Amino acid sequence: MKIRTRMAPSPTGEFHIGSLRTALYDYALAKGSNGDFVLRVEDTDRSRYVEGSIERMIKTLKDYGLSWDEGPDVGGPYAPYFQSQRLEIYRKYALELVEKGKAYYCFCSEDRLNKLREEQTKKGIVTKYDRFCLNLSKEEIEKNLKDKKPYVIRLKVPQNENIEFEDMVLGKLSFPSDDIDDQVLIKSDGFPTYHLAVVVDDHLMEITHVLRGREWLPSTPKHVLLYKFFGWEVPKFVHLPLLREVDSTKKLSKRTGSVNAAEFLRNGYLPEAVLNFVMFLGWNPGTEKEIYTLDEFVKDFSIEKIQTSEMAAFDRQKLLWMNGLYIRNLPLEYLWEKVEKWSREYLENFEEDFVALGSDMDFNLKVLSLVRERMKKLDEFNDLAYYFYRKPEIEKKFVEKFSGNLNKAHEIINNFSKVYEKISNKDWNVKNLDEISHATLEEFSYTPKEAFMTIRYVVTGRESTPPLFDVLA
RNA sequence: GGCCCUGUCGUCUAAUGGUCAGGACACCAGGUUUUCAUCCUGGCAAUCGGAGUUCGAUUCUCCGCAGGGUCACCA
Repeated sequence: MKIRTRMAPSPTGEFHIGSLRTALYDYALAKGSNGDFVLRVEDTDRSRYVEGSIERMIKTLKDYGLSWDEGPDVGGPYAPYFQSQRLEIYRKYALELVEKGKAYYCFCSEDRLNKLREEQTKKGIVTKYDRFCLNLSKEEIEKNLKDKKPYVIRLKVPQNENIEFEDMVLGKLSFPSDDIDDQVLIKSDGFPTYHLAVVVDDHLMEITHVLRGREWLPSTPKHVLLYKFFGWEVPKFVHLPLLREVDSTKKLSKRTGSVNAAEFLRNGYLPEAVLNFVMFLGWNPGTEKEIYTLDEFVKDFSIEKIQTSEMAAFDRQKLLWMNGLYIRNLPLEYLWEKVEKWSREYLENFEEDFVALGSDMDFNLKVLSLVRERMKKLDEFNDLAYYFYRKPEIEKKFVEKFSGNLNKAHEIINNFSKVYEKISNKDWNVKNLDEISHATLEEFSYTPKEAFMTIRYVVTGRESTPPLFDVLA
């Protein structure tokens, strides 16, 4: 059977790096076997809806190089892919459950529910609905409905049963049904809850594998129950380790750094480096290979290799290292495109601030080849390459720093200038500069440090640069 | 608190009923070098505790301990 996976984000804010991870695994699982990857927007919570977040998310996903076969922007045979446009479908299935006696109307007020929960908490017992409305008569229900009393539809969870299912990562799992609440299926605003919508859509859209974070594990029994009541085949569940900070045992948090997938790009990370890093957040090939292109990952990814541990740590230090590695190893022209694209998109004032704007491409590439070894992120180019394009700021104290005093510095600069002036354009290259400079060094008995560091500084305005003669050339 | 899950170097992880328990990041040392960075070589360092099964357990079982997830008309 054809594998179909889906990524089901809700437009409630920014697109989390953990969601990127899930999308990546979904993508790899589907593409690894010629299957389909579906994007479905779970916008059933109107109160948390954030304008524009879907568009931003789609852009981010594309920036990272992921694509999907069906979704809100591309359509597909199971459209619509917005849950808010599928309300009648969920309603129909909820009512089917009511008819089968597997779900029931509930007219309890929020007030009563809160009080109930409070009491249960106080007593230290499991907080769950007390089934006050379970045995309402047909007449009562109809009267309430006629009176337009707000209601929800609840799942009737069977008592004293073990609900069993298999997770492809964790194996066979069993949950006592008595611990499971009579979950609301249809909210009083007519929208479905996640639990109903996800099951109905995954079934209708013929999703074969459900990949999601581990936080969903405790609600999976509810979903299994729904599949059973509808008489549908249960998909394969694949629960992924949660993400956490390295120095914390808690979930990933904004306080330590970005958690927003788009923000990493804005900060100068390469999409392929972030993607590579994210691949290993809960998966490992079991070999020593750790640099992966998307295509290679698609080939090697397998559910068996997903970690069973509770959480995978987000090691920002390692991400930075990996980004630097990509910057050093990417083809030069390609890296240049990345640098320029990044600058155009994220530099505050591109026209004014981008140092290489309008410069000769051969020159740009030469500069990039020199500074790339020092770059860990794309945003560092502008600063590292500054003096190749613009006149640097020079401070007196640094001019004299390496030779001991200003007079000596002037002498060094004059002596070398005279020598350099005699070199023709054709001979102006690293090899000649190296030879001539060292000869000059001996001629005047300068130490390498005092001469070369002084020249380095007055030419670049920096104490640390790529090798001096490369810079001069 | 109930339910469920997890426990390997400082960090992220790999592997196995018998291995010198492997790799990467970080760190340290050395080399290259006029600086910074890169690169190369080397080093450091781990199976939560206690029982049991077994010739042999880090691996399987149980208990303990620790950590995590979740208990909404949010997803």
